[in-house]
Amino acid sequence: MNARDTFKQLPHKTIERLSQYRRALLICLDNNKDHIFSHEIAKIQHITPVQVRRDLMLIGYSGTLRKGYNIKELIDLIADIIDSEEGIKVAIVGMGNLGRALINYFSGKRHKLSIAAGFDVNPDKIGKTVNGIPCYDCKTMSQVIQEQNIEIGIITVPDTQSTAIAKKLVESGIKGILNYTPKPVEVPDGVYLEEYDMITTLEKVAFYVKMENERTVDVAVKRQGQGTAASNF
Amino acid sequence: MNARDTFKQLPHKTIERLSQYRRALLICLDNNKDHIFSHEIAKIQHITPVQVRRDLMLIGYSGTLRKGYNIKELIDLIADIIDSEEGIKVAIVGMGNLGRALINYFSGKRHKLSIAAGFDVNPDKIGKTVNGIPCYDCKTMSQVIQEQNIEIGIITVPDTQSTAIAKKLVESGIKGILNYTPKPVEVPDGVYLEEYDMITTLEKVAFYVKMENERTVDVAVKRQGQGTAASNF
DNA sequence: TAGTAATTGTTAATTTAATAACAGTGCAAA
DNA sequence: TTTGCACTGTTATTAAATTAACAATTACTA
Repeated sequence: MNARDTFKQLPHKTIERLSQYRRALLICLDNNKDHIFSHEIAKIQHITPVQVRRDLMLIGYSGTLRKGYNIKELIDLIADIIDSEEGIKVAIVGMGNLGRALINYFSGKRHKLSIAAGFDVNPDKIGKTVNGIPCYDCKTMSQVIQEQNIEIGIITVPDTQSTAIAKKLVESGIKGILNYTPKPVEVPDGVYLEEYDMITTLEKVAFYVKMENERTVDVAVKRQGQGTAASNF
Repeated sequence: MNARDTFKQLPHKTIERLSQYRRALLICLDNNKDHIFSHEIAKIQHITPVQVRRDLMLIGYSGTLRKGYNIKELIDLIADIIDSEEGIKVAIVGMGNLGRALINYFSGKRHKLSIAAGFDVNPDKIGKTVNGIPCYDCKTMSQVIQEQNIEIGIITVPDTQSTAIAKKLVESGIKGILNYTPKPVEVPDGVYLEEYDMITTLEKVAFYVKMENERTVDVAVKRQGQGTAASNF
């Protein structure tokens, strides 16, 4: 089995972390650092140093004892693994606030991943550019995607439209969809789908805040109880 | 152990799914459905029916054989578990595209979770409202958060500011932070932190698209090889 | 009424992910 | 030169999450 096949079997979580390591490493590089220890990376990412070393072991990268990992080398290796050599083009469907936020996030950023087009139905937006990215009419979606060989679509339309947009993206030959609407979409086999729902994330935070609040109250009550009991003596 | 304590020990993933189930269920309710089967929920969420039944088992909800789950009851039970009775207030720090996108996502939505304030440093934004949410000066953050008893902060500022904002939120007494900038922040024990990085998610999609592309090529090469071999006979 | 199909609820098994344990190594200080 | 410390790299263990297996129940059909 060659290196490329090994990478195919990397755990999903490792893939995510590699992307995050790279971002942290690029910042370190900007700060003229040339080596980094596993515990430094770990601190930034809120994980353990062992986790970091294990991930790097999986991709076959070795550091130097007592010196750590060479930042530049590691960045390049991560790029070899997660980036596509030829580059991959991305389209954003829905140039509302979220779509524009994503474009701004990406603009001026490195890597082999570029946002090539935006789509919208609003005539005020069609024909204009956002941060250099042209906005096309949704009606021309298939044509633009095929002509420009765009492989990934990000859905940032109102959730009433998400199903229809996903269908259209698939028909246009898209290979991967990232759906940011709270309504799940369906795709056929062979199209990679990732859904992310901001409301769920916020509700999760709220749940654990609630738990912490109740725990704090419980502890207080318990202390109170103990105190009372103790005062009986 | 009472019911509340049981809920504390629910798997993290189950918490996330409960939030998603609820959203799907609310849509079904709007469509005048009153019961739903585990396989129907599963289909919507791209998971297995067993997973759904297991989650519902964990929260102690029973359906009716051959009739499924009562949608209204289930929605109420999920609300009991994940919502805070008194409600929880949320602040958004950074009223750029992403901050405004989040406000629009939430506005008009149900539940005990409300966005109470936005913050920004831009004088053009301060004093205005977005979808009914007032935007305050970042300088008044601590005061507003304490006065209004806001417990959760969402960070949507440029990533150069994320560290400073997180610090300020913690100092203001916030209990949970949701960081949408690509730069991880630090919080002390007792503050729940959730980080979400859109770039990582997109890079992950790109990775699996790349893998699929390579697989397809491999299969084609293999077929080609087989064909040639066969033609030797 | 007996048989069959569809569905839930639960325990068991498996898979995936994270953590712990520890051997190995090189540098620095005694 | 030796001892101890601070790292890496790897295997072993544990924990979390998912999936499989299957008993139990009900409705429907012949």
